[in-house]
Amino acid sequence: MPELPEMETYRRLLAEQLVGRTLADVYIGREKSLNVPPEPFTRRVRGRTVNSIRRRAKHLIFDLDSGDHLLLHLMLGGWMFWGSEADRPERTIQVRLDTREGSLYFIGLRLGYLHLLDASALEERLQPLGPEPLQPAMSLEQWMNRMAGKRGRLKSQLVDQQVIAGIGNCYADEICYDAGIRPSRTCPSLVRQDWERLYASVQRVLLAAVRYGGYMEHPLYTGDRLTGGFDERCQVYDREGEPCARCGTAIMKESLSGRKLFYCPECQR
DNA sequence: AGATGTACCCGGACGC
DNA sequence: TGCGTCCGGGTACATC
Repeated sequence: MPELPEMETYRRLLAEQLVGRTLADVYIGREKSLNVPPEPFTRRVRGRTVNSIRRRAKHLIFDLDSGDHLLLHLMLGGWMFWGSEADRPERTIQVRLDTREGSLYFIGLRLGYLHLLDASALEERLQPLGPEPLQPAMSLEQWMNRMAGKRGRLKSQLVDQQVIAGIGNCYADEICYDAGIRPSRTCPSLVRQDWERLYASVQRVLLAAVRYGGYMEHPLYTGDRLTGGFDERCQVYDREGEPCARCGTAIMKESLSGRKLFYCPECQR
């Protein structure tokens, strides 16, 4: 569920808390969250300092001073908490990274994972991903080249991580609503003006979502006022039957390729 | 190439 | 309170 804006919010806030800190210890409650057995994982992580935290698509990358990297994907329902044992959520903890100043708790990792990779393995894992939608390199022309030649449904392309990286089920619907275009439209049916509007909406929606801290419901730490601020600003996602903010028509819910799909039947054509 | 189907995974919400 | 049941949904992969 966490998409680009949620992971970007985590990156911003965690960088303030964790960069420069030393990972004094590791707790592993669920071995399947890892890609190596607990013993070598602990040996390679314990005592390492976090040099930087980066985001790529829906992944976070913790760069360690050893040259190793921790690659995090929260998949569905995964989230994190930064704090102490006293104020942590009463939930099952899959992994915990301890520093002297606090611990980072990984919660709800079912299909999610925290993988320990060297530089070449990391590069290999990230290689198939499409471009970052908010990077300057994603110009209108690049967007046109990547999207306009496709043949499938618009939404299928928006959520395809190899076409463009970081957009998931919620933001695909929000972007299409912002652009006034139905997500179920096929790509060949869209004209250049539609693609230009979609390009602008990708930037507008994702930037706004990042600014307001994404839609995650759990604060990252006690007193976190940023995380989740975009939830109330979602216009269509999970709002079936509610009136469209622009025209008052009830938001529709459908299924497209096995995914939930929300749109305004009046504003989106 | 795109669409469809399925396995993966299990916490927690819900029902009785 | 307690126990059983079932859902969610990104990704990878097989198949048509």
